[in-house]
Amino acid sequence: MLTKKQLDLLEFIQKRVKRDGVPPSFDEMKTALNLRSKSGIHRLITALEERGFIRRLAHRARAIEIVRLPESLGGEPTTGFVPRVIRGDRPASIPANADPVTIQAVELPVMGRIAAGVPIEAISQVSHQVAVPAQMLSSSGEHYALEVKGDSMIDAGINDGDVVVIRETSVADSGDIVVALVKDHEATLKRLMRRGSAIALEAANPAYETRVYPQEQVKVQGRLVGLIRTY
Amino acid sequence: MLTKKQLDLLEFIQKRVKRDGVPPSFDEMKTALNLRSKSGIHRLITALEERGFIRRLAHRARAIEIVRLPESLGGEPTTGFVPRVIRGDRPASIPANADPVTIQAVELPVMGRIAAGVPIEAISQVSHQVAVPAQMLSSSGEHYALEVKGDSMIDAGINDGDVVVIRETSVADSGDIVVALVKDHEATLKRLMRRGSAIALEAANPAYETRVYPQEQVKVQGRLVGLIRTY
DNA sequence: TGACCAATGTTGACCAAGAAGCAACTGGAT
DNA sequence: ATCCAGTTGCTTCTTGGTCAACATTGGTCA
Repeated sequence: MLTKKQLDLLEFIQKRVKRDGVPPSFDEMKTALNLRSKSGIHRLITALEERGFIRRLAHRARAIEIVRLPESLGGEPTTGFVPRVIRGDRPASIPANADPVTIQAVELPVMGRIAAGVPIEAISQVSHQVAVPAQMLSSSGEHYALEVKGDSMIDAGINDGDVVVIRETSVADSGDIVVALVKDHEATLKRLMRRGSAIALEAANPAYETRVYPQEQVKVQGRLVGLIRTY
Repeated sequence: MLTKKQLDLLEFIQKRVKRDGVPPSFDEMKTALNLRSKSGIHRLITALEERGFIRRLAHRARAIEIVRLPESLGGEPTTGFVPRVIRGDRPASIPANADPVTIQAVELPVMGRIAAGVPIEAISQVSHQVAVPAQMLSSSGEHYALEVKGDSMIDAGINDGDVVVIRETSVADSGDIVVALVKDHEATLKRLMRRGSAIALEAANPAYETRVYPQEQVKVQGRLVGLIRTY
């Protein structure tokens, strides 16, 4: 699947991530492979992405993540699968030899529906499972999915009926779209904005008002990391 | 299942991958099988792919991956059903009888980017792969993915950078969002509306004008069936 | 026996991809 | 505003994959 150069580069990236926890920059890779120009690295990276070994964020520094490894580097034999979080009330493990083909995806439980003002109970039980591309998930962390109800986020391109993928976390930056638990009462999907010591939860729809709460009343339960829509 | 030659080739590829970590090139295979021409290899490779033993990216150097082995080479006896093949190259269909513990997903090739007025060449080569939930696909039909460029469909909740899943078809109802080829020139993602014998292609953004064409100038190439967004 | 087909072998032309280098450009971060 | 990382265009050379055309061999079947 990979040419020698591509394999070399992948191997180097892997070592670096293991050693430093941070992927190398283009310049570092250039040096490691004894090249005189970064553009060669760029091409190799593109090839690796195309072949599904890494995923990356374009135009971002060191935004490379290894998604899978070829067998020769100790990756699962192709009958395997990159095990990732599978939560919910299902057996935690992924069938080891599930499939002759590697599929870069994970099943997540859909925990219910969410909107402005949905009772928290709604996000407590699994209604069904969805498969999501592995690239969507962080390599660590727990994820789950919710079905969006209502149009409160349409201006952010989140429609009624969409399935959103949430990474569980209690921290969020201003501007992130989060699942927030307000006054231990209701869970909503909103854009979180910090206003001094208060927190504003903005809908992405002029028809809904932004509501501002003191910090203690808002608990972040997760951050939006992906969206899946079926027509 | 396999002819002698096909088996020989498969065996050779396997050895090489094991030894070098890199699949052999056509030339190397040619030499190994004592042929004087690469085209014989080409045929054998095609046959192996057809039979589901290897997976490959067309037109890419050494882009071969062994998916399974016949029993004679130590492969597991296949459990009976046909592989839930997920070919990098436009999966033909969703496996009908997929194993219940298997991930319900399929890898689709992302064929490029699409927007208002993108040259058709853009949708011709694989840039990378995405996994999409099987629920999103029709049980029959070919699917592929495109990355959306631009904001011409924002009011339909389709943002810049989203990946749209397209089912290949040449028919569409009024109101469907389709990939349309206009005057054999440009491929665009638009909402198709029939106006008598003419066809209107509407953007979902007031900033873009609806354009109306005679039927002959618009060819539907596929219909939007899903959307995947990663934040 | 002859028609036919599948698998294979071969040639040669053709073009695309891989690899490398240099330089200019862009976009974030500080 | 400057630095750094990544992106892109362009050139050159090498390697690698595709395809049409034609030939050979061995089986199947009327």
